[in-house]
Amino acid sequence: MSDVNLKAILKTHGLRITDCRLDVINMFLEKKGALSQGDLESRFNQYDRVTLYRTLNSFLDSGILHKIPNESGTATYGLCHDSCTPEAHHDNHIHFKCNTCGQIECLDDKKVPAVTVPEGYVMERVNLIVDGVCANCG
Amino acid sequence: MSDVNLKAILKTHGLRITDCRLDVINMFLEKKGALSQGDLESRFNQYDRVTLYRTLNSFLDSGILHKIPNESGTATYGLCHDSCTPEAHHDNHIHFKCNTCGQIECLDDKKVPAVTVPEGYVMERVNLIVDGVCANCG
DNA sequence: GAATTAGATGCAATTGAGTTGCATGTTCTA
DNA sequence: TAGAACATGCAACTCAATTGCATCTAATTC
Repeated sequence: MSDVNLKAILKTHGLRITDCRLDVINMFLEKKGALSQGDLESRFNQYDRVTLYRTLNSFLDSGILHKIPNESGTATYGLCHDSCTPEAHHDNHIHFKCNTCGQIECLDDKKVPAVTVPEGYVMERVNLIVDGVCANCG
Repeated sequence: MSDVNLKAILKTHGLRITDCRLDVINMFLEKKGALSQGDLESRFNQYDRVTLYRTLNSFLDSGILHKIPNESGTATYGLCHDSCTPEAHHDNHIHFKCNTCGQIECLDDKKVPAVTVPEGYVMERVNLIVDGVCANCG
């Protein structure tokens, strides 16, 4: 994505424009999938690991990224859709986790089926994680 | 659950009968929800924290428990249904996580709707996590 | 455009979850 | 009931993530 557009994303989310943020958000846009702090650290050795953690957290707080639930103990993040705000993440993603290569993909074109919760419960967000073998590994 | 039945669960899963395992599995049966190592540690201070970790892992390996994906970085576990084996967890749970009290419940009577994955993908397991406010906190 | 200031970064130290090695203790089998 | 296999406790360790603090930089104001 062009540099101008990357900056616009930061601006509309109330964040200052810095090299680290531009690089990180660009990597998410290129990847079209989930990334962890470790992935960023491997690619951007010019930034301190703490800076990358803080970058991810600022993106999380401002609604640029969302956290993807997983079983591994390492946080992974995916890009939010335009409709997200810091208060509410509207995109009810389907995520696919490959048990062979470990990659997590966002299946944006797959819709999450309707789900209901029992009486007395309030549903805020639905996370659907499918695991198995991805097209590359199968 | 009676002591005899607890022991039967361990036996059928090929595990030795120990006090720690009986206490832990009983807590899961009483709770009917998800637990973490920390939950066990708070309740059973007679067991070492490492022992509780190893107990959870042996239950995971033998198919008594499954890990519930979450965003917190702390592993949480839930009881498997009878149909589970160490190799394949068949119970496609709906889990509900309350954002107020933090508890994770297994909504066993709610079925996970049918999900499809794109061409070339192999689906092994489906995890559906709904978050919001539970009946106690609402 | 330079001064100001709130916010961002880097580094060191710290927390917390989870694991590993090893000696000792306990369960199960024969 | 003796032996082997496994479970436990303790200490040390790894790894992900956070915090404090000094320094630096982006945005604002004049």
